[in-house]
Amino acid sequence: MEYLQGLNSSQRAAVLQINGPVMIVAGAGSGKTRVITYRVAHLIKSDVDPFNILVLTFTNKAAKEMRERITKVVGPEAKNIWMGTFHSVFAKILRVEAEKIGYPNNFTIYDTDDSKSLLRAILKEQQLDDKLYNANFVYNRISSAKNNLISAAEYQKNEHIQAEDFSSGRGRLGEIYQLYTQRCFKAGAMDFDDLLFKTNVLLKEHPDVLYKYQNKFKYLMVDEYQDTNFSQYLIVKKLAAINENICVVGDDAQSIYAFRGANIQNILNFEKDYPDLKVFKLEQNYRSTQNIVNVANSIIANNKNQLKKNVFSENETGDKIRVSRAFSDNEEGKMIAESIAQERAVGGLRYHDFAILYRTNAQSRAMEEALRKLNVPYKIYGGLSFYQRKEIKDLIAYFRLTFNPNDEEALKRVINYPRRGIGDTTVERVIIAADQNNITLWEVVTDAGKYLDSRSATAVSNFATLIQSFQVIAKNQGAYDAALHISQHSGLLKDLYEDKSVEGLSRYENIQELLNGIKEFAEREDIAEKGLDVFMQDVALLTNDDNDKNPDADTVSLMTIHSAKGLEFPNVYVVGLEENLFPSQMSLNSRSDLEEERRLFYVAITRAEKKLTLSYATSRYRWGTLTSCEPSRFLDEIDAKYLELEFRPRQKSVDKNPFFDNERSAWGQKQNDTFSKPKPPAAQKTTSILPKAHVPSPGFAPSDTSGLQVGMEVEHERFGFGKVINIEGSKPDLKATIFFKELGQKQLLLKFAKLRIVT
DNA sequence: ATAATTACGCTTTTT
DNA sequence: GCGTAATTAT
Repeated sequence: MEYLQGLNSSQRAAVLQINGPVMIVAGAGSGKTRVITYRVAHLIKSDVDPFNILVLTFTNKAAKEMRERITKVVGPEAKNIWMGTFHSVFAKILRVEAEKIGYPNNFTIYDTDDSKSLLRAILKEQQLDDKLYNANFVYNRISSAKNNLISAAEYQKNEHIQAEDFSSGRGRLGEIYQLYTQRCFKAGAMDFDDLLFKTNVLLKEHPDVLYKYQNKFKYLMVDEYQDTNFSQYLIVKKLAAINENICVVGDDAQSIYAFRGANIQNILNFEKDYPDLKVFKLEQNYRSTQNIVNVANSIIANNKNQLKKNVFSENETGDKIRVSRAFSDNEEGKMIAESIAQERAVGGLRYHDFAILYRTNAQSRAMEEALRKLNVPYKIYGGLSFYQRKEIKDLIAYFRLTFNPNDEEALKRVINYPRRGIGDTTVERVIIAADQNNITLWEVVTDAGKYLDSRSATAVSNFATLIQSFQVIAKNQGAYDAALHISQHSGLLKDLYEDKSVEGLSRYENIQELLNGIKEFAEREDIAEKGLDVFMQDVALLTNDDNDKNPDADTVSLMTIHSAKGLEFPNVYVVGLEENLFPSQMSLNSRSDLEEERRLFYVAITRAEKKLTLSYATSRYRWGTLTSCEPSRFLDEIDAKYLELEFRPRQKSVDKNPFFDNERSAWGQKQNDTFSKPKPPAAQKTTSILPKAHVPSPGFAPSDTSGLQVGMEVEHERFGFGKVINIEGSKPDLKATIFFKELGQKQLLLKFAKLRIVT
């Protein structure tokens, strides 16, 4: 039981309470993962069979990490725990039970792109206005219906929903939902939401199946419970109904996925479902300095709807939170890139210790450009995952079609890629023929002569023969050999090989990488069945994180705040703190949306261990046009005593500047201030007329600082005049301590600092 | 049937 | 400003 030693009293109490309903409210940085791993370890040490434990997470990464950590405590028995994402665990169960609800066991999983593409096809067939019936909108509508367990039939019967759709002029949404469901069924496909929806159907319609899994999973744990939707909530509730050994872990303050159907009420109301509930609160933050925790608390206190808790830190007080203002998005990037280079050299940190977090992906570009200019290595997380790349999806579509030829989306994707003379009109005719004869596309394709003119029929038949040959290969050969055969004989590898552009080369390499991945899979010793079909089973559920080429590289991390959840960095920059960006414009209509944005800000702040910088720009390019920005309301919500401003908000000399008025808030100018005076846009890039804390002398130019000596007087572009009081370090990383008249002592890296030697 | 051009649309996104 | 999707021209 030595693993109990490293826990504080509330953590230990939560670990030891293994029976009955338990809720662990885990503040940011409070050692949540430790508690979950040790609790599972403790279950096993208390003679619970690992086969009877189910642990549900939201990401593959979380599941993988947790299993590794549990293995360290309990050894190889950890392999037998059912642990994975909601989607992967229930996909696995559905593979076994699918036939009970009329699906084939080898059903395909449609990813979001497949779903939207199918919807686009349906909307086009129905000749609906693609503005009103936008595929994204329709997808979200259907998705949220499924997440709330509303079937297509119920959707059409529900008066409230119908009234809503009709009033927005989208009265046929229910019908589209129905068609979409039918088409998925016909294709033997489930979308992401179906994996949970159909699990609910299965457990509802087949009490024997429910009973079986209730007895299998005697102990349940759910991580990130604040992010569960109704569909997930009900599955968990049903599975736990007999034994009630359920433990949920979460932090309502970090609920940031409501827009995807997560229902924060699931955690807020958990007690109502289980009157005997034992609640444990983990309130000590081990991650961050007191200043950072205090700022986070002061922010989240503005939210009304939350569980009571008092997160505190006993770490050092730490630096104040730095707030910096830039004049444009590019300037913001430059400031941050310079700051990172500076802090790294001065503080002896690695690039690895820094993260730049933003609200929207579009903000990464300005950051990237600035980092590149200073040769700061960086890595962008999120964005397009490996499995979403076109070439990967193309090859996988061939695999999918091989195992499930009814897969309509896969068929449409590759029937004419690489080009084999089957154009849009032919595909159109195939779809019409399938529809008219109420058969699948594949049935038309395999009997093309009956439905198409002879020239198209030949091309289509050749394609059918090709896929059928793949089916034979896949049945008789191992995963790797089959995959290689398909990539060669489909013509895909050749097509990519012939593309000698940079992108073409990287696409070819990506295919090689996928094939390598399949080879690795086929060589694994812990799996008995190694066919390509087995590899394919959860490929749709895989994401980026298993594919990080060198996770140990020393790079600055760039990501959205959403993808930063669960991570931590010594030095964090949260950028773009502007109204309409963060909080997002879309969130300003409702209190609950705004509260979610605030929780997002809370998540951002609590990623930082030692040093936190918040920044905003007074103008930025959005959708290609320059717009001016106001500082975020969230900045006003922070008690000023925790802050250190990297600019002087109100200053007599600056106030005389005609570009300013005296009505400004402490945060800088109100809208249009920067542009109230007509001036050429190009002028934005020069430094002299911009409102800075220090206005450099006319003709300011950085001097060669190689001969800089202690005692010299210098002028800095931004910090003003100062005196060199120390120089240390060796050649390229020479750093000078300078006492600035206005700002006090600062350490600057000479290779970056723009200094003019005055005397 | 394919290449070239124009239009659009755009917050976040664990699966 | 940029990538994708739908149209239009060859």
